[in-house]
Amino acid sequence: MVQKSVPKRGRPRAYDPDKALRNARDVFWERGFSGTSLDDIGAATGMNRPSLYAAFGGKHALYMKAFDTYRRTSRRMIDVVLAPDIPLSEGLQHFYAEALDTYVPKHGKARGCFMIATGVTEAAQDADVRKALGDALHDIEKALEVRFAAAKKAGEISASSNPRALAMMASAALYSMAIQSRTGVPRKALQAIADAAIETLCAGSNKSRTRITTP
Amino acid sequence: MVQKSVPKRGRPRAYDPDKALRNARDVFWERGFSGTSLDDIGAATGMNRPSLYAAFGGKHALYMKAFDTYRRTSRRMIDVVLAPDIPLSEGLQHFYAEALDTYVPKHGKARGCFMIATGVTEAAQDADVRKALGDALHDIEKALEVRFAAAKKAGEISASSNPRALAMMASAALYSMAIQSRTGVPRKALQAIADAAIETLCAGSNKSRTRITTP
DNA sequence: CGATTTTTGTACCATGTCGTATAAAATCCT
DNA sequence: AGGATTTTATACGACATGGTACAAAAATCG
Repeated sequence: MVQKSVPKRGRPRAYDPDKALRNARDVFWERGFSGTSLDDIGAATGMNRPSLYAAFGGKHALYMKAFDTYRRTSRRMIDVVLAPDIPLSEGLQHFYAEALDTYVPKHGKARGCFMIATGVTEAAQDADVRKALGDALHDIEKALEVRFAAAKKAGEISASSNPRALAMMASAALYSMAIQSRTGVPRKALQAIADAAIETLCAGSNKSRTRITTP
Repeated sequence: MVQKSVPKRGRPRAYDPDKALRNARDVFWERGFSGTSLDDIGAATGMNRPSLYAAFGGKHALYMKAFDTYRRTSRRMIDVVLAPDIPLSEGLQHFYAEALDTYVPKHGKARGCFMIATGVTEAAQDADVRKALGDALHDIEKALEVRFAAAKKAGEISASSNPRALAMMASAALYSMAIQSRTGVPRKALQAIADAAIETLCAGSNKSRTRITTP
């Protein structure tokens, strides 16, 4: 996961870099970039300041690494649930179900989307964050557009439909869930957003009407 | 606007409370709550620390006042553009056009929605922000739902349409514009989101197809 | 074992931050 | 003018913050 390999000589690391990065990410996720101190991260990872520095290179670099990890994980999930051999509406149901589980974990408090919850605020002042967030959202929308275009070609949705517009709406619904989950809106109401999106965007395609929930 | 009146005696204020509140709001808007220091606010308002304190009562209280002001302004705008005597699709065009002008001012850099850009991050840790943001978003969605319900009753949209679902999608499009504007997405692409929403949600009602842009 | 290498842990520094104490300034009232 | 009242301006205090220096610790290699 993390490229830095363990050296042959010298004192061994007292931490697991991947685990530490996840824990640091969780702190940023909860408190935001500006709201998180290196002491918070030290406490969450069990690492002292110089180790944090050697491993990740300062607060900003650490945040960007956490951002990138989250982005990659999201991307992998999307590629799985939007595979073109899964029916469109079923794929979208999985898409939103996976997102919902991330935004409102079964155990633990609601946290929303890491990128939206922490990146949007910083984007105005931090060019790195602005670019990373912009690229990440663009990727999501593009993946949806590709899927809708395939669905159009396959006759899953109307031949007159506009894949780009549908992707915009589908991603918008995701962002709405990301935002509202963090305000304490209950799972059921968030699920209703997903349902509304699927109902609105897959008007024709009703090969699968079963509600998908994770076990 | 601000309830605190000028007293009859004593040294007169050197600042205009409403103007100061707007300037403070703009700093929070740009840097977020945690990313803003009282020195930043002092510089932006021209007020020194004790005056800020006396006028607004500390950083958090000042932020909440700014939030409330923004929320009220948004609410007024929404009530105007979604008045039931304006055709639905025209009203929505105004709705998104107004939002766009707020998110990407004609002069000055893109900033998105104050509530989403600054509130989502803090919502996880700050119960006041969480409630204010949740209430504000709920208000927006409710106003849209009421308008869609009226449109349904008036035959502007299909009798089988679901006003609540339509409101969810319409608000989601707004939030998407709010987020993406802050990542630097150009006006044209943001307008495309609005167009996609209107196209998707007002499928039947095409009394007005003219693009609305502010002068 | 002793030299080498890498990480750890403590302490530290310079700066930033929130909030307040206190005295001077500017107005009104009599 | 003189007292009363309110705001301003400076300064400050206690603490938090990001980042670093440095010696001790723990491993490998010869």
